[in-house]
Parts: sequence; C-alpha cells; structure tokens
Amino acid sequence: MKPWSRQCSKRQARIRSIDAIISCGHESPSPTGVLGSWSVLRMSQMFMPTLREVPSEAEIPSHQLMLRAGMMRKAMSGVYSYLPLGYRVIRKVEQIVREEMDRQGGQELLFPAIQPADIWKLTGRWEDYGGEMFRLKDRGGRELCLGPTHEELATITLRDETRSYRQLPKLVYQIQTKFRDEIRPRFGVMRAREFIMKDMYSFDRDDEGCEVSYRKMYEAYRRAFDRMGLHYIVVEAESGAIGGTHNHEFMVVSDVGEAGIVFCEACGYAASEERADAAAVPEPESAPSLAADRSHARTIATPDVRTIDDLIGFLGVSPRQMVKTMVFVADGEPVAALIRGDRDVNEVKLRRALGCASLELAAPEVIEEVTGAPVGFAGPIGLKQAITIIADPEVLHVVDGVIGANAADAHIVGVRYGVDFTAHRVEDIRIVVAGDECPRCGTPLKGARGIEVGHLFKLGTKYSSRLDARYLDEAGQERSVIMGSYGIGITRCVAAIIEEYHDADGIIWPMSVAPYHVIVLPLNTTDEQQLKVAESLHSELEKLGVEVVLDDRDERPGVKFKDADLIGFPVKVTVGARGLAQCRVEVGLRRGGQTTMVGLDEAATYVSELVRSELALLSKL
RNA sequence: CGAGGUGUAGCGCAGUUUGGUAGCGCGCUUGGUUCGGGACCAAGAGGCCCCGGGUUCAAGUCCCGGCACCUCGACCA
Repeated sequence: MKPWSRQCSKRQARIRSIDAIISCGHESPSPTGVLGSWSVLRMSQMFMPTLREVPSEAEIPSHQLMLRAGMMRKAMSGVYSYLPLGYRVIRKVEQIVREEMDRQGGQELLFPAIQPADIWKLTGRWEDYGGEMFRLKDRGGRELCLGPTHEELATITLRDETRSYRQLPKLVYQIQTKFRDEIRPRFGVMRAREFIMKDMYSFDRDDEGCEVSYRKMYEAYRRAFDRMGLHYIVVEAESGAIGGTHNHEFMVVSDVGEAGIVFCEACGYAASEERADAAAVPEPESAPSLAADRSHARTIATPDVRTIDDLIGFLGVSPRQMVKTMVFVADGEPVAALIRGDRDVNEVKLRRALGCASLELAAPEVIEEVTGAPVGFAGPIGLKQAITIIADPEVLHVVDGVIGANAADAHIVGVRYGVDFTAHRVEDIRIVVAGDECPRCGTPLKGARGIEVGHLFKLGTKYSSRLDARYLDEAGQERSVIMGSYGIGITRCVAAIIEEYHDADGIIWPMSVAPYHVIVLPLNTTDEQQLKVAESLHSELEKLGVEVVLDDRDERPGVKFKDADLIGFPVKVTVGARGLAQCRVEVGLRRGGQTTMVGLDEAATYVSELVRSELALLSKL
C-alpha cells in the first residue's frame, strides 16, 4: 500500500490532463478488462438493496434506515440478517471496541453460543432468567440454552486454570452473538432477540484489583464510544438479573431511548430513573407541635372514586395532598407502601428496602382481604390485617391529606402523618423524575431518554463463590476470585449511531464507522470519459488506503445521489460532464453538505486528506 | 401474558361494509428517447389474496380454528 501511494503521488505532480489521470489509474490491470475486476467495488455488482419506501414495520429512524439502506433484513421478529453494508459497519464498531479492549490488556477469546444448563443451575440463573432464555435439549435429553450472556462459562473456564494469585488478574473478552427471548422485540436491532455483544470478564484477587479493572473498562468505554462519535452520559444504574454491587451504564441520549435517566447539570450526578436516589427530605416538625395540631380527620363518602384522578375531580384537591396506599406481595407476605399521590413507587427501591426476593403488586383479591374494601379505597388506618406499612419520606409532609378509608366508596380527609397514622418504616421508595432535587446538590434534575450501549458491573463473588472459582493468596489462604462483567451492545451501537447521525435523506456516518469512506459517482455511465475518470479516481483512492466504491450503475443521477445520501457515504465524488469540461470533479461532504470543485490531478489526494481529517476528528484522544 | 391492529406482486397500499373475472403507485424485464437530485413513451413479467376447515352455485370478501407480524402495557441488557 505505501509504495503504491508514493509512486502515485509523485506521478500526480505531472498530471495535467484527463488522459493522464486515466492512464495513472490503469497502471494495474484494467478494471474494465475481459475478466472484469473484483478489486473494484462496483455498485452494479454489490449486494446493497436499497428501499425507496419505508417498510411499515419500522418505527424509529435507525430501524427504517437500516432496512432502507440495505444494511439488514428481518428473518423473524427480533432476528436479522446483516447484509454486506450492515455487516461492514458492525465490523467497524467491533474493531474499535476490540482495539480499546486490547489497549487495556484485554485478551480476546470466543465462548460457545450454546451452553449446558448445569452451570446455570449452580448460580440459580436457570430459574432467575425465566422465559427470556432460549432453552433446548439435545438428542440425549440434556438441557441446554443459547447463551443470553456468559458469566457462568467465563467463570468456570478461568476457574479450571487458575490456582494462584500469581495468575491474577485476568481480563478476557469476546464478541459474540447473544440470545434473549425478549417479551417484545422492537425498534429493529435496538431490542432484538439475537444480537451481537462484546462482553468482558475481569478476574481479580481483591476489591482493589477489581476497582483497577473496572476503571480500565470505564476508560476503554469512553474511548470506544468517543471514537464512534457517540455522545453519552454515564449513569449509576440497577444491576438487573446479572447482579452485583456497583455498576454504571453508558447511555446515548436519544428520544427513542427506552430508559429514563435523570442528571444534574450542576454537579454531574446522573442515574437511571429506577436507580436515582431521592433528595433527602427534611425531618417534619417536632412532635410537640404535631401533637398540638389536633386531627381534623373525617370520613367522607366518595362513591366510585377509586383513582387519584377521580379524587382530584371529586374533591378538588391537589394530588400532592393525597397519600396512595399500594398493596404489594413481598415473598408471599402482603405489605403496604404509602406514597404521595403525585408520585410512583419504585419497585426496585421497595424490594431493596424490604430485602425481599420477589415483589409484585397484589391481586385484587389480596387487596380486598387486606383492606376489607374493594380496590381503590386502601389506606393506612384500619387495615383489616396487620401488615408492614412502609412510607416514603414525602408522605410525612402531607398536610390535610386524603387517604382511602378501607371501606367501599369512602375516603378520609384532613389527615396527617404522626397525628392520624404512622408507618412501621420510612424509606425512599419513590421514582425520581425530572424537576426533582438532585440528591447530591439540590439543583433541579434534568430528564432525558437514553439508549443503553454499555454496562459495567462489579460482580464481587456472586459467580466465583457458587462456581468455586478460588485461588491461593500469598499467605496460602484460599479466596474467591473477585469478578467484574462489562458489556457493549455492538449492534445496538450501530442503531444508536444512526439515531444520532441521520437526516431526512438518510444516514450520515461518522468516518470511523462508515461502511466505506467514499463513493465515486459518475453521473452518466454511457459517457465513456466520465466512467474512465471515475474508475481512475477509484483506483487512485484505493491505493491511498481509502475505502471507496464506484457507482457504475446505469441509473439517473438523481437515483444515485439519493442512494448515496441514504446509505450515508461520508464523502461523495461526483464526476459529471459539467465538471469535466473544466477538468474538475465535485467533492462533497455528507456531513454539512458542503461541496468543492477540485482539479482532476489533485482530486485523489484531496479526498484522501479529507477522509483523514474526518477520521482525526474522532480520534483526538 | 393482557389490550388493540395488520396479513393481497419485491416495497407501500386499495379492494372486505353489500360474495360474482385480482387492482393502483413505486420497483422489475424489453425496446426507444433521455442523463447534475428518485425521467418519459411503448410493450411486458410477476399473486396458494398468511394457513387449515366450514357456509355457498360462487369466498380476497362471510363463519370457526390456527400462525405470523406490528402497536400499547406489564417485564427486561
């Protein structure tokens, strides 16, 4: 590659005419020779079926564009075939991730996609994963699954070869197809049932070592997403089914994101909605003054008024005056959660507060049993059964409150916590929303939607203890390996990039992940001269290390322009009669749409410099 | 799993109410004219109307049962 480009650039100094540049391109065997040429990427021969119309199944831009630009086709719900163009982008993203993993000392390997059930049973996840896991049996009746993730396999693989602290730490990763039988696949590859993921696992001697690995991955993720051109925020998150103690999500801010996030512009706090802590609520007034505040509670008839909205209309009060009583069943035991009427219970927080494994909203029959009233009239006073009552701190500040009366068609008004009712425990159990105070600095939080493209977990010994991954430390003491798990959704990144980089005409690939850097576009392929110039430019660019395709199709110029914009080649070189009359071609940048007329003899170097400068924008690290 | 919707040519859709020869636009093929932002003329090809059963002289259309896909919800990386 290098010698070629040197030869060519020397020669370019001498080139003055169209014929000259054509001859330069023909230094290698003619691409139009009898045998044709496989080295020239000709659109006429490539498999990139673009769609003029929007497939009706696609709702969001990335899904529509991945289908329209010929990147993929659906095989079934949530499962896609990646066509050449789409697969090239996937490999670009993979390669960026691979390089950043390697930079941090990661070692790539490949686990099987198909896994035995027994290791999953040992960690309890054979049950925990539930219907989301694709399960199958072999002909011998052995239970297997298609890996939704690989913690178990990674753990036993390292375990079997690790005896001593001298063998730690280890960072291994793979780029694998994962299988998850999503309840509802949607948005193309954004939430698919089969998708490509990079997953890394760290194995350390102790928490300090794990912290080092974790930080390495944090850094690797920053670099990788920066190189893809993605803009993200890092949030504190819940750990879900993977479990563990501490974790962060890398979220690309996007209206189509499935996760709600809140963040503070003042202090940098950021968390998923389900994880975000509520700001501390100051203690309510002291007991004596409360005692002095005589109760004004009275029961009133509220026929068929069950919901907060109904109550607002019926009583003309603010939802902030109401106290919702929600009955849950925690590990089989009913509990009541009290929360202000304008708030929602965060079930993850409630589960943590109660320390229970399972938690679900109580069925209507249970509610009737507990409250003695139909659904919609539950309240903390006079519950039929003595169950645990847990209140959100905000409830303590409700004055002249409204609660259900635990009787059909009745509510109690004028109540106050500490005067008319109490709870066994007071804990933050509410979902934090935009506008709430930042738990760290008190500034109102901003809200956004986010696409989760990466997740970092500290796993502790969750897997190593259950799968016996131990080692001997310096003192000869046997200890469990401390693990971490780190995922990047490769295919989801591709969708996220498109969400961030598109316009009405199509995709606008950042140079680093574009399927090809440049498209050379002869406007009229029946014009011998245009075609020759285009072919020459194509081979010139290839010699300069530029990834370039030639749109040699016998199509109208409009069709070619539309396809080029749709597919999103960052640079477009238009070869038309108008320009050639002045020995020039037009070089256009998809991003921003600027175009420049460039002389034939300098076109190739101009374009390759443009490609390089665009690449540099993304790798200023 | 709950609620709703849609399955008709490669894509987007009409036709189903009121049963009677399978339609439109784009795309595709051939010929011609065109050629700087999804051209024009002419001639064509292409359909198990999702599948199975039923009613009827006759079913894309009506009835029953499946399946697939999409949307909202619950759930989840």
